[in-house]
Amino acid sequence: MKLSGEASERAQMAGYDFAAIEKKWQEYWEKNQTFLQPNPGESKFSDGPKFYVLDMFPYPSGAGLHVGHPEGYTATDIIARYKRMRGFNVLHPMGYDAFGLPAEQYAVEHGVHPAVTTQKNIANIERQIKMFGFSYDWSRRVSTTDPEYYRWTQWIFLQMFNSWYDGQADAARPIDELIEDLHSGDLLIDQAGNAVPAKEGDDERAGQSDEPSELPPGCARFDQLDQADQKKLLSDIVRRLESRQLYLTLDGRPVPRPGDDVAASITGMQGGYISFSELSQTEQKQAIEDIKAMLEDGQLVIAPTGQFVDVRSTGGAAPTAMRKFSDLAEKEQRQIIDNHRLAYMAEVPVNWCPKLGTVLANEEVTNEGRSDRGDHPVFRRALNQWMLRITAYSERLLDDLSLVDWPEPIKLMQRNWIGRSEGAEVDFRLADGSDVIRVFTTRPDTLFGATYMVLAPEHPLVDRITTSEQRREVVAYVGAARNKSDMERTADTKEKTGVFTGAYAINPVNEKPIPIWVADYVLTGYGTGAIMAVPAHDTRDFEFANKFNLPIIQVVKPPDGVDWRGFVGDGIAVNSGQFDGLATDEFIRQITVWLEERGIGQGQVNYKLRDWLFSRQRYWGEPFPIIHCDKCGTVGLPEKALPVLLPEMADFTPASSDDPGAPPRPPLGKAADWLNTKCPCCGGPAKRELNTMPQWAGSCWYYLRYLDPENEKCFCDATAEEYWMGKDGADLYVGGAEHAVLHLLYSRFWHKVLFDLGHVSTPEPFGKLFNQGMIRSFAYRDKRGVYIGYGDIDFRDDGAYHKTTGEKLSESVEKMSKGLKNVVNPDDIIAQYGADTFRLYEMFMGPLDASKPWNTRDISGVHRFLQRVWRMIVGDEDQKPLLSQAADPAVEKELHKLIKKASEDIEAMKFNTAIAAMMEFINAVYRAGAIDRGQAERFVLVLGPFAPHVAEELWHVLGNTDSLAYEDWPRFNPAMVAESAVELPVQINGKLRSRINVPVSADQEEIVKAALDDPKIAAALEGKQIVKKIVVPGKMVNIVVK
RNA sequence: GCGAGGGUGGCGGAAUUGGCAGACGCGCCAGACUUAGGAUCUGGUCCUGAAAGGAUGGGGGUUCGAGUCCCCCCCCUCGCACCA
Repeated sequence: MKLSGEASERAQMAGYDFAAIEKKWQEYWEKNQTFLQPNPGESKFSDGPKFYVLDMFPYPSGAGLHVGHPEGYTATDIIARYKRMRGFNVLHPMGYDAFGLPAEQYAVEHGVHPAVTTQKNIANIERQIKMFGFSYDWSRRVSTTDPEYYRWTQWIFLQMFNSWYDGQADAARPIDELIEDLHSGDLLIDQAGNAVPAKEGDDERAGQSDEPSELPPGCARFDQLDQADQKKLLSDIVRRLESRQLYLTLDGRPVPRPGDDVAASITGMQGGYISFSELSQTEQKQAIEDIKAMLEDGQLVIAPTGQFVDVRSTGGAAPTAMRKFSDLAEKEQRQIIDNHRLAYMAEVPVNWCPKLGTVLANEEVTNEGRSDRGDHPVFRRALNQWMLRITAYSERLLDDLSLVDWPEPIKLMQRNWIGRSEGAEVDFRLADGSDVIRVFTTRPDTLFGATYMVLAPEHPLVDRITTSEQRREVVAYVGAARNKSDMERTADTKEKTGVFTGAYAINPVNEKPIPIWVADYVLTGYGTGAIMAVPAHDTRDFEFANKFNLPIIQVVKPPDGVDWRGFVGDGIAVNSGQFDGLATDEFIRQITVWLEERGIGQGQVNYKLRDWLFSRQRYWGEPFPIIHCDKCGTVGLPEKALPVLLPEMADFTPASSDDPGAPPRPPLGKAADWLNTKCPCCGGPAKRELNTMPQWAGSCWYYLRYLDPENEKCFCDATAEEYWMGKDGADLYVGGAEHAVLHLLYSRFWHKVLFDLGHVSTPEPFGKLFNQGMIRSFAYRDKRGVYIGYGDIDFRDDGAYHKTTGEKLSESVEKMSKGLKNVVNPDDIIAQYGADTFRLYEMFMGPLDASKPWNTRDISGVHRFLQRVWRMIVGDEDQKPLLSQAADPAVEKELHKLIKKASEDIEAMKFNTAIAAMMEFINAVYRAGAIDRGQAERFVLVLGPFAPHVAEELWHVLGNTDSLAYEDWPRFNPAMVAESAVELPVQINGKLRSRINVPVSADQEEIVKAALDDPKIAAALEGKQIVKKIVVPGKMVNIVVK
């Protein structure tokens, strides 16, 4: 056997020295910039198809990587390396999502600046990532905490601040265009403060003040009251304004307002409300004067309950009064515009954690209603916060799921999260005629079965309609509900609670009075915060009615044999007047029209999705590019003022408190030099926004910055964006399913905003998504249930035993966590076996999308495989290489089969079976005892994406001088793969009896003849009658006998 | 409770459209080479058995033929959780 000089020299050396090989090739790749991928237009760029393969952005935690992270990274790296060999330009970047609460909390606790901690963590995680030999283009690395990165995060925020959602165009548009349309009169302002297209006849109405209409039945005019009652009423109104039971509309009318943002946005009111307490003292005085005037001129009248009633909103008819924008005061104009922005401020109920001094996202709050970090109590509280109008995109976020190739469960989770439901809104008059209750229902066909109504405890009508006899009970119930967190309210889901208000409403389909209750099983945030209860056909209403002895009337006839009580499915209408006999879906169609004709209801679509609470009272996040000016209001900074840098601070600790009512004091408030600035509009003194953005912000668009990370003029150059994003966005996005909803939904939302505004060219960011499964590991417990670390365990024959006590331990598969003492550190594994073995093991464990247990004991299998590969080509002290001059035809055939299988499996992300095929090939070579150089080279190329270091080394041993990274992927010859003869199983009545060898070309008759001639078959058929002969070509023969 | 996914040897897992169940690896057994073997190479390894049989969570069905399709039940994982 003859080998090249280098190879024979190596053949003398000891075995597979992975540590040296891996160090050598990682240095080679870095020095030669092997994986630098130029952009179109750059000098070294060569034309070709593109492939953008993306990993989910890691958060550089202090704990570093665990063995779960590199699973996805290895998969994408195999794909990236494979696609390069297939001639693609491959974009394969990595970066860090480095803002966020953990780094800041650590920094606070240890007295180090979060930037320092973050830097250290990034250095560590990057060291770890580089150990695996991934082929990232490190020149594209980004970090969200880098001012040159967050400058563009701020820029995108400004894009949202400076645009609004145009329902007509069904797209975001620049806010300037809204202002233009408002000034020109193409858009008018409706009563809720929404900009709506002007229609025929609006012009006459617009700008007119409403004539005080006739007194509603039972009501009195203000001037009919005596002075004492007048005074009492006025002070009562003021009290309710101050306690936020009442708000002011933009034109100064006092209105009750549903408890939060959602009700407002869902019922079509875009938050056009002013909280009385936010007005200055003079403004408050003026507001009270205005209300007094409205009372005096009869716009507000007095209902029998003693409450005031706005005659304009009585009767439930949709308000039609339109106003011209140009008629409004400047302040009101500004408010209307601000309330249309995609990024807007609103007072919303939030998770407030006084100990951490910040609001928290729902996912940062545990099921027990405590903070994820630090386990501090969290309270529900209304605060004025930045919001992003993701709800405007509900329908598109839903529809465009059809454009992407994502796992069906992820799409389903997104659909559920958006939570679209179709139904109708129906108005129920109060029995005293003083107002209406609007409800949302998906089953308007069950209206005849509505025997009572329920208001959420926060519903604004509760206070107004409660009778004096019931007041004490209702006040107590509402108070108790308010003090409970959402968690507590839903925790005891078994028992329904509620109280009767004493008031009645009229069921509009049959004019029957039905009682109105208050109960916390009705949520403020969904629909209108009020329901019609149909106990016969709704499980919750059924439970409630049973508990409180409310009437239950059947209106749907279920299929035969099914009890109608509590039947929630579709059926045939009964007890429903003229609608009797209709099937559910037809009934819904007809009654919706019926309701619309009478002006008491209309078809309506509801979403569970809420607008995105976008501010945090923390230091370690992106500052908002926003200035607050007394004169000009909330002002977005001009682009040239970006980035707004985080101020250097000695004390970035947020104000911590045990008092849930204490005002939020964001840490940025302590940076006096920084927060006082000049208004970019008027040049007067102004203050900066003190909140920072939440952690999700930076990760919403990082995949775009990778495309052009150094660009100083733009978040991303259009040419680069168009080339890399192509038609469908990123070609492959791999990450854990824990980001199924939030990250992926938020990114899609930002992307769509950028798309609407013309900054990106695809409607969706991630064309294909793949979720890797979770890697868990074995955890061991002793009798007491105490977890025992691997170091204290003696593993022998039949189980795990405690090293010192000798006690047998129980084994279970768990998520890796410190507490369970089952964390496996990749550094240790790599030190012992090398990165190539690690990569191979993670891919060999099972299907990429399955969750599977880590078992260090199993690693030796793949490690042995690499040693066999090494010895096959290089040999070691004990064994000569199998490399020979003569090609073995059997090996050649196996090689073609391997190339075919590996190619198909990589494309399908079935890496475990691709590796199994490589093992089979090596086993075949050892059996044959020889492999020639050409065969060895092709094998090494196939191995390359999986175990790149050893593959590169062997590539060199075989006499090549360049990296194999851009070598052509080997091809297979289909003729070589095809077998000339096949062994077919022969069954009798489906039971395997024998096997026959036939040529592939054999036809059915020949196959049957061969089967019948087989001695075992012939014997088995003796005395039987053949009924049927079944031949599946290439698969099997089955003979059916009697 | 609702929705989704899954249950195959001692273990991780293979198995186009229904077509030889258990590829590949771990572990285990045997042999070879060895001063040695926790190295390496080769062979064996679902269960029971003499043969015949029996096996893919349990039960039923469709089919010449079912891990795969249909119905019922049990268990596990994930998501949502009073969403009207």
